[in-house]
Amino acid sequence: MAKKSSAVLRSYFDHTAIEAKWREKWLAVEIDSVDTSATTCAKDRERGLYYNLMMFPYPSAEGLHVGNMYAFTGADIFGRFKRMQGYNVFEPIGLDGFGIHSENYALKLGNHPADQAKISAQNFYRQLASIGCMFDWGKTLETHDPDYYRWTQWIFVQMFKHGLAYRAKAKVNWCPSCKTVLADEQVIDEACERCGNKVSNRLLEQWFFRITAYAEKLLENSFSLDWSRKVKIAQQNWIGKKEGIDIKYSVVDENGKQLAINHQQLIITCFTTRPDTNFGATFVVVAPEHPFIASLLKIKDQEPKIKDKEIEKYVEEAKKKSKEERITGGRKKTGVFAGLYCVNQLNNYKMPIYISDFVISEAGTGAVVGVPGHDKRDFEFAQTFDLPVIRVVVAADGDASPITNIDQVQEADGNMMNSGFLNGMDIRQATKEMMDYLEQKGWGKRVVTYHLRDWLISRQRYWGPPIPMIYCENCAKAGKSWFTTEEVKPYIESIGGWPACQRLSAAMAGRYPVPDDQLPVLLPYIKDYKPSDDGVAPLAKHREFYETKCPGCDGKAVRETDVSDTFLDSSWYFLKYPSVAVEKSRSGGAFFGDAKQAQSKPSDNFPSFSESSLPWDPVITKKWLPVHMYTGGAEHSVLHLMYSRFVTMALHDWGYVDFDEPFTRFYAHGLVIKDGAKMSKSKCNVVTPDEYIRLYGADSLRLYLMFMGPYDQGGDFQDAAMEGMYRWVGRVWRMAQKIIKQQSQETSTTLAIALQKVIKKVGEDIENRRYNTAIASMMEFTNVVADEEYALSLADVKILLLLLAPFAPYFTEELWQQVNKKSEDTFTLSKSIHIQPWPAFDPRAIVEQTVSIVVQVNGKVRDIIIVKSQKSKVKSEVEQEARASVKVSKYLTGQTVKKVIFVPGKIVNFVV
RNA sequence: GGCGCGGUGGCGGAAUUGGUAGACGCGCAGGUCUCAAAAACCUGUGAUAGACAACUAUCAUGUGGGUUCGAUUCCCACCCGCGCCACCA
Repeated sequence: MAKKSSAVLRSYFDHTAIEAKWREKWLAVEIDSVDTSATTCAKDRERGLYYNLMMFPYPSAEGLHVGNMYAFTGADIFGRFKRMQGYNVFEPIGLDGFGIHSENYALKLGNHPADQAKISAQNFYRQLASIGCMFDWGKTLETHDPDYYRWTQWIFVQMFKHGLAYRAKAKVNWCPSCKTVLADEQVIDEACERCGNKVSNRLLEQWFFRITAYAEKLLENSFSLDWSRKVKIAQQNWIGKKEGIDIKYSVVDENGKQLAINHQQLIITCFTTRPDTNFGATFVVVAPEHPFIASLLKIKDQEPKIKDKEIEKYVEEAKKKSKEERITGGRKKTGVFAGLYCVNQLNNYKMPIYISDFVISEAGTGAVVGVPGHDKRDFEFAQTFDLPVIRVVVAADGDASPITNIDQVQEADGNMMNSGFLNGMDIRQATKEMMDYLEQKGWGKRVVTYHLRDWLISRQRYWGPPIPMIYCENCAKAGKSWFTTEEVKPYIESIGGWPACQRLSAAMAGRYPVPDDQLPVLLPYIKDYKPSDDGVAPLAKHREFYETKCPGCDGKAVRETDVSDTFLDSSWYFLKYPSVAVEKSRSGGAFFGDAKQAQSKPSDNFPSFSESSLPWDPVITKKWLPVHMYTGGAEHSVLHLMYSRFVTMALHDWGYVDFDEPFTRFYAHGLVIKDGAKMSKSKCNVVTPDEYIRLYGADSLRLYLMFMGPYDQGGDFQDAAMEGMYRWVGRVWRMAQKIIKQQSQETSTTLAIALQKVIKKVGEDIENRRYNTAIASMMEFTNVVADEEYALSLADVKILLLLLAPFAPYFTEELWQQVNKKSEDTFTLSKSIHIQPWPAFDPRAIVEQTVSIVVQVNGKVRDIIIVKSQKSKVKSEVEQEARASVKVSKYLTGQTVKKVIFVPGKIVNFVV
């Protein structure tokens, strides 16, 4: 923490007063509020629209930390720059108030989450107002506001109606110490984020969103997105498209007898991306969860080799093991022989079938064919169970010897051997040939698989939007559901026709969405909101909440008592911002006023379109979306950013929006660390902006954060360096004061050139988010100003202030008014520095009279000569002057110059 | 293990269609001002060596090679750090 007393004593100007003053004045003239419903901004000239969005914070701590401020400042500088360039920039902010993070924080404090939400909102908004961003305070939103989550629930209902929401049994993360279910994002290295205890699995029936239906489109679109490269790659990897083949193997017993149940031949299907190695297959392994095991146990009486007790024991133990134990439990291969075999029809090899937990039921078909010569895991397994290893690929090194240790396992490129018709081919060609062959024979079928899984939406927690579904037992028994009602008709086509509808109805028997006119399902204010050790959601203990009428038969029915995942809340908030009604915030007072009632009913003055069928105004949405620029952390690559894309695509396919990608551009900022280490509470090195803002002002802190390093790489927060930035801000202040006092009208030639250069540099750097070098170039300029005895005109000081304004909005405004001798009492919008046009630079003014040319001998710098700029382009002139240099000539005398390399205006190099 | 990012002074970092390595800032040292300090301002500051006065040479961008008149930048091999994902077949 900044504790240096010197900083407290020293003060260049009263930043606290200045910042407070301008916050108030800007608010009074509504400088940052955008009338999203107007075609153009009413305030001044016609301008292009620019939706400059940043990821809203989730209030899960005392307040913002400096990392949040870093993110917001970098995005805000860009927005302010765009506004000065003439765009009508909309820069909203809100709170991602629902969710487990906020709930856990409330639990830690012992406060009710709804009460804590009000306290957090107030503090977060106070901080957000202080950091000098051009937030439109008329359009804030909070995800825990019923006006908002009404529509989160509506999206859930839409997912259900379109067949994209379904229920299934799934494993969830369970922390035995906190006695609560955890979201995946709360599990760090298989341990609970809060207490560090190892997480186990529980099998629960859950709601899922069928995001996998969009896997291909999510992948396909990703290639053309103007996003940070690493985020796109992370998404592509997460989607994990793989093209392979499902190979069917007949199951036989020891004697080669084909096995069947109810005259149905017993078959195991294995997925592989490497069918080329199939001649080297020596065993088959199925996951402990694989349905084959049930079949196996059914025929155990006919087949004495099936040791059912042993198998049951292994399966039971494997299922009990947590993911953690399965992976890191020595990573030793365990398993049990099933007593049966699969026939590899390529060579009629009888491959023994094993059951092992190294095979994951969710991956591929949950069964793999073991090729120990060319897969390390398979090799380990083969060693453990003493299974034969066959080499079928020989690498570039030509080693065709038997594979006897793990280092010899050949997974990389090579050529086929011991593989019949594939011999001699490289593995790529062999893969293709083998796939063709297997398909032709009818033994296999090419398939595409994805790593992406369906999105688990349910949370057995309190602080979220109740999932807006109703279950009716009577309807379920009668085979009725929402899909058997008249209401389904408009949706039939998008579901996939009547047969698909019937399937859905059977799977969702008794399920009805809460009718739209009954939304929101309000989250009741209950006392026993704590998660319980039985894994049952807190709402499930509240009869008055869950007892309801069935929308289908009017009989008794129950509500869903789980709430939805936080990421659903944030998957559509950007669609809402431009349509947030102005009246709402004026009455609510987004900051300095009271935080809104978290559990209030929808307000009466909610705009008219909200009573219609959409969460947003379609006209406004068409105008402002998709988001032009989105800034946020790369840690959301495969979470929020993927979910938002999915929800937007679904909304597009349902006809609610006319675009299928939410964010035209996405920029991933870096991470702020402190003194070389990641900020964390345990290390006690979390930097809170408040104290720094108090000591140095928001301007200095903004500048310092941006100066630490490239915006996409983050930086190391150092208190001492922060002080250095504060000193510079003081220098700029005094420089301006001095020039105002002098009323200078003249700028020196040197400074005039330097000014043009800095205009060019800062403009280009902001465009490329190179804020650190933009600031450095302004520092350089002020150094030159001092060297030139402040020979800078008032007009040129104003240009410097304009360049600095996006970085340091408060004190540049103050100085702007002083330079313009404007009385503050008559401050109007048009007088603000922040809506002045960005300064243009004059390329001709940069051309200098003389140029310095580097003179090298054999590539080593020997001298720097000053040449008139016209001459600097002419080889003979420069060469002549270079030879004249004493420093150079002493390296040339007695040598023969073989070659002279000349780069016009830059360098001349003598090769001797 | 896979994917991605990075490695430059005491520190944060500049500089890449190959062309003065170390901009800018911090820190440090010396000075001005002062009774003194703080603040502010000025000067110096990669390493080594030569009387190291500001002149000069050599070495320096993780390591080892290569291409080139010239490499932090391009190519090959390797080492280390960070982030994400991971028994995904």
